[in-house]
Amino acid sequence: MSEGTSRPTMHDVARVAGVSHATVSRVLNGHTNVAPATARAVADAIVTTGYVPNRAARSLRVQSTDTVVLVARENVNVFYTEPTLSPMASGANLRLSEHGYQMLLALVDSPRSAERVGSLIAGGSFDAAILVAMTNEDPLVARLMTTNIPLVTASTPFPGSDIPSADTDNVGGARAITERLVATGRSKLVAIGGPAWAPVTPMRLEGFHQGAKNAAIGHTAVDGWTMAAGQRAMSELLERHPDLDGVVAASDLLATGAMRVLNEAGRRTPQDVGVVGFDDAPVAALNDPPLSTVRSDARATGIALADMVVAQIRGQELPQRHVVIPNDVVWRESA
Amino acid sequence: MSEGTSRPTMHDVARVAGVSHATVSRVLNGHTNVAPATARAVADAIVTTGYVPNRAARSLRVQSTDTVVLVARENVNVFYTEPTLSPMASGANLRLSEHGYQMLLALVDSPRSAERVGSLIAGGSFDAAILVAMTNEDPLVARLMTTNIPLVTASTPFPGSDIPSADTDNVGGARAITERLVATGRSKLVAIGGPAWAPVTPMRLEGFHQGAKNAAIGHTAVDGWTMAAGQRAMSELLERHPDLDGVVAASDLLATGAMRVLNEAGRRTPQDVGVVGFDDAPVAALNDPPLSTVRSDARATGIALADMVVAQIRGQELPQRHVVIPNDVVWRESA
DNA sequence: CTGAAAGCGCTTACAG
DNA sequence: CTGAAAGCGCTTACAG
Repeated sequence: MSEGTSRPTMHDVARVAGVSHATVSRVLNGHTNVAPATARAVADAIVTTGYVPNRAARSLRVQSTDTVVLVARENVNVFYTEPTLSPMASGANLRLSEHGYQMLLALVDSPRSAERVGSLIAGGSFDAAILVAMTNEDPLVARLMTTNIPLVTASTPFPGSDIPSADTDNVGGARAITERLVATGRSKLVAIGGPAWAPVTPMRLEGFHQGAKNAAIGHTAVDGWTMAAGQRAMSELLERHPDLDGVVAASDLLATGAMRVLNEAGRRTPQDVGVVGFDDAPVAALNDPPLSTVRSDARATGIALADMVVAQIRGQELPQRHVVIPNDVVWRESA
Repeated sequence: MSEGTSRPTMHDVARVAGVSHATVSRVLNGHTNVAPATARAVADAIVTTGYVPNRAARSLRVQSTDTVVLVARENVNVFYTEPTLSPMASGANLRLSEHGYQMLLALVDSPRSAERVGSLIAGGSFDAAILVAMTNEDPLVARLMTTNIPLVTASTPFPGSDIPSADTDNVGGARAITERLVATGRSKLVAIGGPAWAPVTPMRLEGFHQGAKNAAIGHTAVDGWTMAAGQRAMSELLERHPDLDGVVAASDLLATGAMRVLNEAGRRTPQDVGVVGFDDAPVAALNDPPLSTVRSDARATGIALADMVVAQIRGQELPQRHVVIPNDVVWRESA
């Protein structure tokens, strides 16, 4: 069929069907006012030529791509250290698909790729962008805000910016699980916060303090969402507060690291120290003992983000500019 | 600056700089034969207008997008149940970026999205596609093979197809770790293979048999890369072969499930039964006891895939059409 | 060194 | 119901 080289265009289809290319375009786009016989001839010609519409040409003409990009800062194991990213992407992909859009995930791993992704977005390669796991002061976010393509974010990258957002209830979730920990009789609680650059860090810490009240005896930050960071934080906290009896970690992997250190230090979980995490990542249930945590419904967050972004593309008013997704405490054996 | 609506085009820049839009295009594309003063005027005009080139227009003209798509079949926790996907994407992204391409990840979660992704690719939205975690008989792969955009795959989706590929040494890795298990004195080995639809399944099983020889007493397949599947498989195997003393699982998560069941059945690891996995996923080291496994360098695989796809885009001859990435046995405490 | 012109492959008023 | 024409925003020979 093909010459091994250039693909067939609308003109080729038109020639085979014996009509003008405008007519081919009409049947392709499902216009009603086309004679049935003509439509059939065109459909046949499309099959015999193996024609597929050129996306760039269509985009240039209609000024849209039917595509939404999800942008995330990446490191080698993003999807492991940021356990919410995978279900969030999955949820967004699902809902976007239902609305007729294809989601494309862009991983930003260097200033150069930030530059490239920024040019793609600003250059109209996507109809909208969902921003995830970005830092508080990401230059890419700043650049995108100067453009007028629809933006939406998981959490709030720029405090005070008006980018619509959806996020799990960080404050409420941290408060609820901390209260539960207090209710089990723990009275000397420490918190392992997330990295300072993560927008959720202050929120989860705030929830911790709301729930712990006087039982809070200290907290520390980490430099990343890794188990090693959780281990370092726990060692430090243990040294500063040898009498602690409860740990509230800002993520399950941090909590896992904390339990390791506690165990090596001879403190049993949950007998001597109660430990709780956040996210209900797959690793939570695998822990020994299984980790009590906050089940944040990242998939629901992804779905909400997709709905918000689609509404913006369509120029609709958003019912809420900042959606908070409720979550539940999952109480297992670690506390 | 902007009217809140349409973005500036090359003509706007040209007007501000007092030149023709052809000249703007020349400085934008770094052509040498442009007068320094002209170049400066254009650069200034670009800044003051906030101009960003329209990607669709450029793509239509130059017939390329500087973009490569990585396509993966998805389920809610792909990145957890397929632990190689994340580092593989990371490696591909890194190398593609060095070559000047942006990687975009497309998650296929339904026939509809397969259709959509197929149309995007066939419609020229990307310069090439990397196929990952596809089943042996994916209709999307079949469709893409009829197109002539460069394709590359992690593992071989169509046995006998000539899509270039890169993959970890599945046979060799499984053989090596099985031999090691035998060397520790185990003589009644069973294997938990992967899902039947996964291309790696027969390879890892083959390696198991090569390494186990007469020590192989049975094996079973699973229906997915999940811990639950590993648990079911282990229960079945334990019933059929109560005297087994070694388990070779096709992935770390399957091995984790197997250890759970063994533990519940009163068989200690490694004292009574030695267990080994594959991939060296993050979960491997977290296990209790830490899991012996094969460290498959998924990042290196991603880098190789990127190199191969770029070579094809450039029309270069591939040094090898099927690259095998070596891996190492990581011996920990589970066997 | 620079401009006018053609054309990449589509869609969509505008006539008829 | 259908065709001829314009134009989306670029790049690149072709002249000069």
